[in-house]
Amino acid sequence: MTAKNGPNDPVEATGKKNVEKNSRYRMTRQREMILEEIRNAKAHPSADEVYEMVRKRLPRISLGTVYRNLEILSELGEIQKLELGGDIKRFDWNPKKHYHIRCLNCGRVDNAPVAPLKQIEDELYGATVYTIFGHRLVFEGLCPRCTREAEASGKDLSNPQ
Amino acid sequence: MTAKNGPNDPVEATGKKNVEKNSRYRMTRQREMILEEIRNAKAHPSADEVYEMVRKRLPRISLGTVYRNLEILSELGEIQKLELGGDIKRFDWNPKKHYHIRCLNCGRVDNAPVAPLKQIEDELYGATVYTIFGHRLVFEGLCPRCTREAEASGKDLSNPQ
DNA sequence: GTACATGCAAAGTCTTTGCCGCCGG
DNA sequence: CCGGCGGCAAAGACTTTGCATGTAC
Repeated sequence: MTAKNGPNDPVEATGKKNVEKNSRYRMTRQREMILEEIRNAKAHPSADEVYEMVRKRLPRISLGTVYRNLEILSELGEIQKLELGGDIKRFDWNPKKHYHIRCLNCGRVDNAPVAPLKQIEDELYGATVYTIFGHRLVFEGLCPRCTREAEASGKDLSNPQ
Repeated sequence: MTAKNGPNDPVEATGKKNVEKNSRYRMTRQREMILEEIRNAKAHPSADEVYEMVRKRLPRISLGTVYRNLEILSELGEIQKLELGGDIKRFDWNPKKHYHIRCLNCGRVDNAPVAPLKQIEDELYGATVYTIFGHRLVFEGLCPRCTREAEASGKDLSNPQ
C-alpha cells in the first residue's frame, strides 16, 4: 500500500457545448442522460445518486458506466468532479471554478456564494517549492436540515478551536 | 449505498499535553509510538505511512490499531485529521487550523504559508442557509519532485480553466 | 479487577477494471 | 465497418469492525 493520489483531471473548459463533436468520444444515450440529469439536479450528486437518477430512465444502466461517464464528462469540461473531503466524490453541472460548502453531518454540498480570491495564490510565490495550479475553498458546517436536527436533539456539533 | 459522510471530529485543541490524563483513554505503548512518530514526521503521513513508521518499532502492531488510534488522537486534539481530497486521509501533528498544499500527482501534502482568512466566513452571513463552523483552503499543484519530472518528460500537467 | 485496547481477519464502502458483445458515426 | 461503449461481475484501495485475548490503571 503506497500513498496513491492520481492527478485530478486537468479540465479543459472550453465553454463550448458539444465538445464531443471535436473529440474521439461518442454521445451515447447513457452519456446524454447522465449529463442531463446532472444539469437538472439542484444539488451536487454523488456517482451513486446520479446512478439512481438515471436508472429511472434507463433501468439497465450499470454503475460502472456511470462512473466511466462522469470521468469522461469531467475530462471534457462538461461537468466538474468535486473532491471536497468526506469519503465520496460529487459532481457539479457547473465546470467553472467556484467555492462550496459541505454539511459535516450528512455530506450535502452546496455552492458557497463567496467571491473568488484572486490574489491568494500570490502569497505563495517564493514561499513554497510547489508549482501552484489553483486552490479550493470549502466551508464546513451544518445544512439547514441537520441544523434543525441538532437543535432539536440538543447535541452540540460545533467545532471549537 | 447512501451518501455517507460522518462529521469531522470536532477537535478540542487544548494545547495541553497529556490530555489523556483527563480522559477515559489509556496511554498504551502503541498510542504513544503513533503520536511520537507523527510528531517526528516532517510530512503529513497517511494511516498506512504511520503504520509503516511505527512498525519499525512495534513490529506486531496492526493497521486496525493505527486507524483506531489516529481517530482517537484527533478526537483528543493531539493531532489533526486531514481530508483534503484525493482518496486518502492524512494526519498532521499540528492540531491548529492552517492551510495546506497538495501535489496533484503524488498526493504529497505540505503546509501552505498563507495567513488565515479571518473575515471570509462573514461573507456567508445571510447568504447561506448553513450553520458555518469553519473553512478549509487547499492549494493544488505539483511538488518539487513532480515538477521536475513533469518538466523532464515534457508533459503538461497544468490546469487550464 | 474491569474497562478499554490490541491483533487478526473479515467485512464495508466507494471506485475501477477486464471481458465481450454491441452500436454510433 | 470498427473502435469506443455498455453491462456485468470481479477486483482494488482504503477504512472500519467483530471477537477473543491482553493490559493499563
